[in-house]
This record gives sequence, C-alpha cells and structure tokens, in this order.
Amino acid sequence: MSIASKYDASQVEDKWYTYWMEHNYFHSTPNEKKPYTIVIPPPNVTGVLHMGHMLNNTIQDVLIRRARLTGLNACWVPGTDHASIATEAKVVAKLAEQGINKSDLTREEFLKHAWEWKEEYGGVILEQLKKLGASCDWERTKFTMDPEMSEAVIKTFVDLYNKGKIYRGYRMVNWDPEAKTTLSDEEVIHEERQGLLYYLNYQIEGSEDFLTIATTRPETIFGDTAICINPNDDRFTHLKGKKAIVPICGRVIPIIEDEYVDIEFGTGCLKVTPAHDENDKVLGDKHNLEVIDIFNEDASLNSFGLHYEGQDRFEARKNIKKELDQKGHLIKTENHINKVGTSERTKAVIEPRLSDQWFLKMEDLVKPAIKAVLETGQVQLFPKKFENTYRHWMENIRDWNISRQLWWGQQIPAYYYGDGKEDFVVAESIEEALTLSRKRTQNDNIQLSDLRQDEDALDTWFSSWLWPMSVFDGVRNPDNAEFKYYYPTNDLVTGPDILFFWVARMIIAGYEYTDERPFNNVYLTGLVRDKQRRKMSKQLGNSPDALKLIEQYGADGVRVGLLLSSAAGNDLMFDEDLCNQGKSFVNKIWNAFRLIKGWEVSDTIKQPESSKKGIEWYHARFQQTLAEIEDHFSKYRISDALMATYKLIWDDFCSWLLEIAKPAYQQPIDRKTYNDIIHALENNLRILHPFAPFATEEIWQTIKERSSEEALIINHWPEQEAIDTKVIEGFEYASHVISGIRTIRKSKNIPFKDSIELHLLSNEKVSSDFDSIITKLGNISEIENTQTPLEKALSFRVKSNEYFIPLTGTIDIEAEIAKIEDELKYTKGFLVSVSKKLSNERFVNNAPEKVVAIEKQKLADAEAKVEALEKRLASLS
RNA sequence: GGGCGCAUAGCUCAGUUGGUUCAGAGCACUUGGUUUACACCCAAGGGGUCGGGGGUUCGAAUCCCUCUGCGCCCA
Repeated sequence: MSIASKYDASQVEDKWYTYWMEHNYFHSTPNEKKPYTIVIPPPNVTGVLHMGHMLNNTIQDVLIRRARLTGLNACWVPGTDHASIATEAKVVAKLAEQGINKSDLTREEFLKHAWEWKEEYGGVILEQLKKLGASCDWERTKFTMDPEMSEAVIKTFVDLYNKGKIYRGYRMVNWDPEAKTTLSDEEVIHEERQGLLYYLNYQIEGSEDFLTIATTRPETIFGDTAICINPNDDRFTHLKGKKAIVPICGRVIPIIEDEYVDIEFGTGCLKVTPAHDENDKVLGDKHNLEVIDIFNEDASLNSFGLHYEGQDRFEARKNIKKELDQKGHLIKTENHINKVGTSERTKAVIEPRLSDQWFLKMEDLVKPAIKAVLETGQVQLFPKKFENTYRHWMENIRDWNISRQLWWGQQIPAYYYGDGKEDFVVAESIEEALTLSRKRTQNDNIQLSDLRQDEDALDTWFSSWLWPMSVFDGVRNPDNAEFKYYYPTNDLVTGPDILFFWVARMIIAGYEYTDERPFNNVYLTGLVRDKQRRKMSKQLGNSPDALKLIEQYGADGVRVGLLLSSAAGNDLMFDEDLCNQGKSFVNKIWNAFRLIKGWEVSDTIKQPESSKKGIEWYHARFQQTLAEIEDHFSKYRISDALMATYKLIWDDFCSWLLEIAKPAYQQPIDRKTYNDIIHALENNLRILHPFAPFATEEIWQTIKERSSEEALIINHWPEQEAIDTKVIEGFEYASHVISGIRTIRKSKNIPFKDSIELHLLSNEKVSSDFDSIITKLGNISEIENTQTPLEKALSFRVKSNEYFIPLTGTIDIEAEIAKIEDELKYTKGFLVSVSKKLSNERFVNNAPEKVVAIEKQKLADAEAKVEALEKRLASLS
C-alpha cells in the first residue's frame, strides 16, 4: 500500500463535498429528534468571501457539524441579502460605465438591470462557502427579495402601520448626496476632519455696525433665517430686537435670543440655518423661523444659492469664501477640527436634510428585547461584555428611519389617492389599497390608475430583521409545521459591528411577532485584522484572497488556523502562519493514520504489557479531554475546544500512545492493540470532524469500506464515560520519569539505541503499573530497586523518589553536587514559604479546609524531598 | 463630550467564584536528534516584577482607587 506522505487537500475536498451533497446529509426536515438550528447572517448577494465570512462561517459549521454528530437534527439555513444601498450603488456604477444614467430609466427598467446583475453575480459567495466546507441546507437557500420573503416584509409593514407604530414625518435625516438616499443613524460614521472656522460680518440693519459670527459652513448663509445670541451675554444687549443683513443675498433676518447659544464658542453669535443643521432646526421650530433648503438632492446649490446655483457644496464654499473676502465680510479663518458624518457605504459627507420619511416607533418595541437580554437571560450574548453595549444602545434608542430613496428593495406599500400629504392608505396590495381608499374618501370613483405608490424602498434591515422567522415562512404562516419545529433557532454567529443593525432588531421583531426569542445564544466573533492591527478591508488591500488561502492550505488548514486564536469577541490578528499550523496539524493526523495503516497485523502474538497500559491510559485521557471539550463548547470557547483536541491528538495520541504501541522495526503488531488503536483513532476523528471535516472523512473512509450510512459526517459523538483519574495520575508520574531519563541521555550524549539501567530508590510508594512503558520509551534494560544511592551514577528525582542511571567512565561529581544543591535550595525556599503560611494562625483559621489540607500536603512532599536530597548530597561528599 | 472595554513570555492569547508548584498554552526562539508515520517531525531547554503607583485581605494576575497607554461604540 502506498499512501502519500503529505496530505493533499486538493485531491480530497471536492470529492467529499460532492459525496455529502449527493447523500443529502446537509438537508434537514422536521422529525422526532430535537432540532438544532442556525440561520446564516446573509451576506450581500453580490459580495465575495472575505476573512470575516470565513471565520464566521467556520464557527457556524463547527457548531452545526458537532450538533449533527451529537444526534440533533441540525439545520443551517443559508441565504443572501439584497443589500439595497450597496447593490444599487454597484448597479448604478455599472450602468454609468455603459453610459446609462439611472435618472433616465424608469423604475421598472432599472430593476430589470438590477435583477440581471443579481443573477450574474449573486450567489458567488455561496459557492465559495462550499469550498470552505460549509454544510448548509442548500435546498433552503433564501434571498431577502424572494417573493415570499418580500411578502413577509410588506405584511409586517402594514401590520406595524395599522398598530400605529409606523408614521410619516418631516424630519431632519442623514442624506447621502452620492447615493441620493437617506441613511439611518447607524449607517453614518463620524470622523474628525481638519476644517476652517470662518468669521463673517453681518451688517446690522439700519446702522453701519456689524456683528460677527463664526461658522464652519459659509455656503449655508443662503439658508440663514436668523442670528441667535445668548440673552445673558452682555456683549450683545445692544443687538436685542434688531435685524441683520445676510451677506451676498442681502436678506434681512431677525436677531433672536436663546440660551442654547454657547457664549464661549466662536464669537457668541450663531447663524441659524434650520434646513441644514439639526440643532438649528430645533431652534427654528422654537422661534417659528422660516426654513430655506438651499441644496439639490446631489448637494449642489439650488436657486436660493443665486449665482452659485448648480455648484457643488464644497466648490461653492471656496468660491463664496473669495466673494465674502472681496466684499469685506470675511474677517479671518481659523483651523478647526470638526466631526463630520460620512456614509458607511459611499463615504460621502452626510448632509442633514429635511424631508418626508417613514419612521418606526421604537420606544415600546424595544422593551421585551431589553428584558430578554438583560433581565431574564432568554437571549444570551457571548461574550457577556457586549451586554453593556447593548443596554446603552437600547436604552437610548431613537425612532428608526425605515425609508430609503432607492429602487432596489421592497417598495413601501403606501398608496396615494390624492395630492395631499395625508392622502394615502397602506395596504398589502394595490387592490386592497383601492378598497381602502374608496372607503376612506367615500368616493367609489377612484380607480386603480388613480393610485400612486410611494416611491421609496424600505431599509434593507427592515427585511433582515425578520430573517429567523421569514426563512421558515413564519411571518406569513406562523402555524406552519416547519416554523414550529425550527423556531426559535439555537445559535446566531455574527460580528459585533452589526449587533444593533441586525441582532437587536431581530430580537425586537421576534418578540413582537412570535412573543418568543429568535435565537437562544448570540456568539459575537471578533473582527479579523492584519498583523498591524488594521481591520481587513478591500480599500486597504490587506485581506488575503480567501479562495487562494484554501487552495494553499486546504479548507481544513484554514479552518483550524482561523480558529486557533479567535476567542469569542476578541479581534483576530490574522497571520498566514496560523493556516500553516492548521495545515501541519492536518498532516500530522494524516501521518498517524499512515503509520497505523502500514502496520502488519498478527493474530499470533500476544499484546505487550506496555501497549495494554498505554491504551488504558489513552482511554482515560481521551475521556478527560472529551469532558473538557464539552465544557468549552458549552461556553462557546471554540478556540479552546480546538486546542484541547489539538493537544490530545498531537501530544497524547501521536507522541505518547503511538510511540508506546509502535512495534519494533519491521515487526508486526498484535491484533488487540491494532484494533484498540484504530478505535482510538476513530474517536479522534469524531471529535476533530467539526474542525477539519474533509481530512477526517477521508481518513475515516480509508480506514475501511463504509456504507453511506456510516459516513463520518453523520456518525456519532463519542460517549462520555467516567474518567479514571488514577490511571492518568500514574501515567503522569511515569512520563516525568521518562523525561528525566531523556534529559540525562541528552546531557551525557547517550544515544537512544543504547539501552541503559535504571535504579529506583523508593521513598514513597509509587505504582509500578507503567514500568513497562518507562522501559520501552526510555530504552531501559531493567528497572532495579535499590536501598542506597548509587555511586557512579547520575540521578534525578520525581516527587521524593530518586532515580539513578549508572554510568561508565568518569562522572563530574562537582556538577552533580551543584545540581542537587540547586534543587535543594529551591525546595527549601518553597518549604519555608509553605510553613510560614501554615504557621500563620489567621490563614489556618480563615482559609477553607481544603486549601489548608493542600498546603499541608505540599509541606509533607517538600519535607520528604528535602530529606532525599540531603541524603544524596551526604552520599556524594 | 458621554459610555464600554483592554493592558500577562518575542507574538497571539488562557487564567471561571481571590487559595493546588499559579505565573500557563500555542507559535516563535535555543540546543540536540536520519532506528523510514510525519523536518509540516522528535526530544530537551531558555524566557514574564502579570502596564506604573497605592489600597483591601491571612492570601491579589484576579477585588477597589489612581495614573499611563490603546481600542470600540455613541453624540
């Protein structure tokens, strides 16, 4: 038989993925088993796989595969998100390349292009997930704009409207002049930018006097409708009741008084532009000021901008500065750092803008969601630290602006039957809207053609907040069997950056519509960063190509690499070395398998004692680790679960057990040991499968012929048994002895192939159960008991027992004495600190009994060791 | 400006309710090793005043205060 000495992932991965797909192992239907459900955070339909997805989906796949092995009915629902702004922006850009302007198209024409784009690029990311090994139930793949998904969205909108939770408001919103849409507060990123503070002179009407205001946005003077001073500001008492003249446009505006004005900032005079600043809007409302909007939707100036009409706001700013300067209105400028809102998607500077928008009242909706996470623990966040962040956001929540001036998305189901702002009805279909309109207006002459649907689309999150329900059709048919079976889902795995956008809103929707949590646990992964701690992003170009990584290290290698160092909620400093480590690990177990498979098995030889003991020990060790892994999983400590598995396989299985069981060169192995080792290997594969699905299935299927019912992916998790700690302790002692032997061999350059004697001076009883293993791994000819220290020998101690290895030739007695003196000094020091502790009455009285007992044991051990060391020293000198 | 969090070995991180020889792991590093499972290997080893200072306690990496440095979220 020839098995390649290097594991070749490329030969293996597609084969098994196809096999799993063909046998439908990923597909789930309701049955008598308990369900385990995860809904995927739907990636942008036109997106490509990046490192964040890889991490996120690897974790989900680990959880799903483990659930499947533990006998749960595992269901992982995949899908994609229509990502309104991002996708529409891409389509607009593509059309622009072809010389097509979005504004020249009808809604229908544009949507046709958008759907074509979606068909062409959509779902690429799902194909990439398959390369990673994701065992999603592909038959259930959903898209947030699938007809039935959209229907659920519309139904929800209508319902919330009818409950009075959705309203239309003329509000200051965040306007993205590039995408020409509003953004929710969460989609705006505030940045510090270096700018200028302009000091401008406004003439006071009917006098030659001027007042000076400071502004960061001189171009907005065209929208000024007042000057505001603080009534407590003595400097300006003479201005009270007067009027000022806006430079350039010459408009006369009142000087109003309000304590809102910060006397310290700028000049203490504030220009008020209600249309273009949130605070000014509040002032304007309070003082009944006129509202003058000076911008077009692309943030160029409109006719209020006079001769600047048509100029972009930043260009206009420069030009106005010049004119103001020439006309003597500009006193000076100062450098000033101001916070600028920018669009998360287009990076454009946000323009506060007044417009008609749709809002969802959040105040009552959030209540059950706050309770579920912070009071009852119905929904648990991992790690817990995010609860504080969640609280802060939820308790300060503002109404959600759910309308977007986009076409790609669900169109708002509001139908206008007249020209008035309030002349509309909200309905699931235009036919219903007609009935409602007729009823409302008492006018039966209204026809379908008289109705005009609101132009806006809904915020993408308004569809994804229903995701855990809508993928099982739970919004339209809450009583359907699948929904009842799979919902609430178990775990949600996502990044902390969308805790509010998505997670919180899903919880809100869940309680509003099902009176139930949408999921029990939320695992928040960290962000993937590069070695310089920069977030991986396309712009920086510091993100490795996901598929190339898989090609280079194998999907298993990448999965293991990503998980090795990614505690929940901690950012992951990604380093390709990690993938290398993952790949090495896969190769390691591959070679272990190769070794075992290469053994010739004999039915006639008896099982050696060492093998028997080794297997007994490994069994106990395996059980111990299994419990540890279980514990890690229960706390979503995935990295720790993997590390425990890694060490079990690499250290305990390969470095200890296989070395113990390995027959002499070209000798056969006994049947019993072989079978036990195969059994142990199979158990290893079972627990490793969630992390490295491909390699484990490959080995599993190569060990022997398996029927399709016997595939590893649907096999079972090993059973937890009682842990034999005695065996583990005994072995641990033996392993220290073996280390001692190895150290002496190394220091004296005794080759391993030369067998040596070992003498034991026993000061405390120790089991000889593992002597056969000590003999084999130390290449010891014989272990002999002795009553007196050996001369002409090197020694080492384990606990208070002393071991001697006789040496021919000269021994450096000085060195041996020095070594023992060092050990003695350390042990004595330790002894002093322990006895100090024990002679402290307050310690003995206050510390728990258990702790005191441990300290007493330590004292006894140390005393015995000191005694042994002193004896030894005496015998040497 | 408000809120949250972090600081432990060269790197990435564990350290659960203060109490085992508790100062750990993996990687990296140093030294040695060709008996064909694997050099993507084996063995042995070095390395930290737990960010600084103060306090509580019989006992502090762990709790409290303070300083310094970093990160995130929100306005």
